[in-house]
Amino acid sequence: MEREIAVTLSNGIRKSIAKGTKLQDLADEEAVAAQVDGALVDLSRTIENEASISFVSIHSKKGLEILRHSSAHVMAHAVKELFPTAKLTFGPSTDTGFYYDFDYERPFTPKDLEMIEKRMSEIVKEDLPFVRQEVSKEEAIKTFEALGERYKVEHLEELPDRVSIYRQGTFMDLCGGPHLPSTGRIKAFKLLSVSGTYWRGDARNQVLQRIYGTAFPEPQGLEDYLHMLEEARKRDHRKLGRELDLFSISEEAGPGLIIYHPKGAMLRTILEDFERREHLRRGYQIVIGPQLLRLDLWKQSGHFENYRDKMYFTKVEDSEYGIKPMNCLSHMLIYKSQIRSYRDLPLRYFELGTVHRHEKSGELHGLLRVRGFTQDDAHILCRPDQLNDEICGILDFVDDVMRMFGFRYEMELSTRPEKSIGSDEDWERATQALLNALRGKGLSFEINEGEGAFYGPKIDVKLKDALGRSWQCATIQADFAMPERFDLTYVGSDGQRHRPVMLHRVILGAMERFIGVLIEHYAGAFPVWLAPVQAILLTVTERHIPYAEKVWQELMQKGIRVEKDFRNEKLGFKIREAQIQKIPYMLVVGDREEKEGTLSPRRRTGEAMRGMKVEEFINQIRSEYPSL
RNA sequence: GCCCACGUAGCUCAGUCGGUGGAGCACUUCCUUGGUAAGGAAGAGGUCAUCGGUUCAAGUCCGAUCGUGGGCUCCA
Repeated sequence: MEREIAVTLSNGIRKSIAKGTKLQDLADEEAVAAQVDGALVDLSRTIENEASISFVSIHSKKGLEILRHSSAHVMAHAVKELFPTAKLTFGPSTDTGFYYDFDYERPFTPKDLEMIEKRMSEIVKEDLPFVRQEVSKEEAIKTFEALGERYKVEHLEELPDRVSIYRQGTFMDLCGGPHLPSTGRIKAFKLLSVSGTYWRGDARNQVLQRIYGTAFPEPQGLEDYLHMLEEARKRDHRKLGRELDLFSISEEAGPGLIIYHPKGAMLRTILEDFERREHLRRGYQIVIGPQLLRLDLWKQSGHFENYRDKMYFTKVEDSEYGIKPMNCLSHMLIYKSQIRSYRDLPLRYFELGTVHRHEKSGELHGLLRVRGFTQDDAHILCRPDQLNDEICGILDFVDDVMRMFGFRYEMELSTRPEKSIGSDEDWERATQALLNALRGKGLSFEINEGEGAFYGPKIDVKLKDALGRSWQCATIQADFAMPERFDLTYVGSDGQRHRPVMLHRVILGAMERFIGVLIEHYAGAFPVWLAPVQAILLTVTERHIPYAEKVWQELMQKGIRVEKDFRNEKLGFKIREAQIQKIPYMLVVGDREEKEGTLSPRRRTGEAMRGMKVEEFINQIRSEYPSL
């Protein structure tokens, strides 16, 4: 007999409905799934008991995940039909789309992708319902064994006794769900690429073929995403780095090693000058350590034990040395060079420290992942009671700098990894210190279990560039272990020796990576204060060269980074070239300017300005410098 | 490091069935002296990544090595 039950909807309204009502019948058009008493379920579920219900919109983060996960199922469906011997493994959604890994005898080709995509469209058009079925584990194992899906069977062995299977048409997959009501809800999707991967991500396992795709609730979303990819390709720092003549990576010199050309070196110098100034303003002291330190020291620090794979070693007159992968050692030696009083602390040592790490060849990527890089590194040695203030100071520093470059950012707290040094108690204290600072400042963050450095937990700052992609740059690491290992002490007000705490931190991170991110963020059109070339002088004809030469000298003497293009070419041609070089100001010099003693600036935005005196132009440029 | 793809002039890219390698841009010279995104002409430029193999003959087919790209894994 039918019975009424009371449910609470997400808008707080209580409603009386018939027992056994399908969620589908309560949902609006945008809903793709529901949360019933917090549990995510399909819309095909019925309601049997009093519950609080909210619907998951296809436009929400969760809804988008469901759409994409269902798209992965549709892709697997198409693949199984076209390539019946392919074996299913996993197919989750990702931040930007979805993928599915298959075990197949050969890699999929772009042509295969086209075919799969076409078949997917048909499956979508057929509007097949996703049907959920709960079965016992034994039954599921039998089913998938019969289909020869050995990866599914392997996975099943780790699952609880009741599992769910989803079907659409003839396709079935082991899956927790939930899924869209039907395949027809997939309005826009595209397959993007294929690549190799391994069963369970382990290189010792079977090689799998991964197909990547993406899906959106509306065609416009897909179009925007593809447009973003195209934009990202145009902004690729490797492409712009060559076009703007900033840097190169030479096969002869070695992979992962950056060669800065004059403009790239200028850009880096500007950033480094900025960094020195800002650190001095904040009570840091600049220090410089050597590239090579004796192996014994790396053994003492634990680097040899925990970081050896990434280090380079060399021998000098029978002594073993390690090339530094981090800057902390010499900073600790500086600390140890005298007896420290509690009154001396905190000590903040800053170094633009160049380090070398052996990154695996497949991990290298332009400026973003290299083998030799320079960190804006600092080590702060302080008393335990100063720790919170110091961490907060760094968080403020990060915020100031990121704001200035126009980056938004997110934070993550990483905790103790398996391979690590130090006592449990110290790890607890260090982690707590970072947590307290984050909470004290009311900052939001996520937690990454087991992702910390080997000597301490860390706060990582992931900045988001103009295209919404995130990059790890700044990091703050609390370390009780190194001071212990090196027996760092200070004399307290009680006359006793005490152990200081060490903070490792970087703000921009690595200059190489940060410059790579900057190039993409600004699409190569750097703001005036950062632009390696701020202005270029363009003569209208050859007879203006003597005057232009005088102006050039003056601008250069006044510290403007100015180039000249006095070639025998038409003005339009020179403007075009300067434009492509993304130089902020083009300074036109012809009869008029010569007579008036001026120059006529044109911004790279296309805006032409009236004749200006040199002084006036310099003030114009200076007015565009940011203040911090 | 692993999987797959790729490597032709400084750059972007053609090069068919194995039969003595091309274009555009850039560069050099000449003509042109032109006011806000490409004036014209001529010239020069290559160990087809490297090494080896198959073949009468290899940019082209095969193998190895190096490098690059997309992923995996890892990270500043």
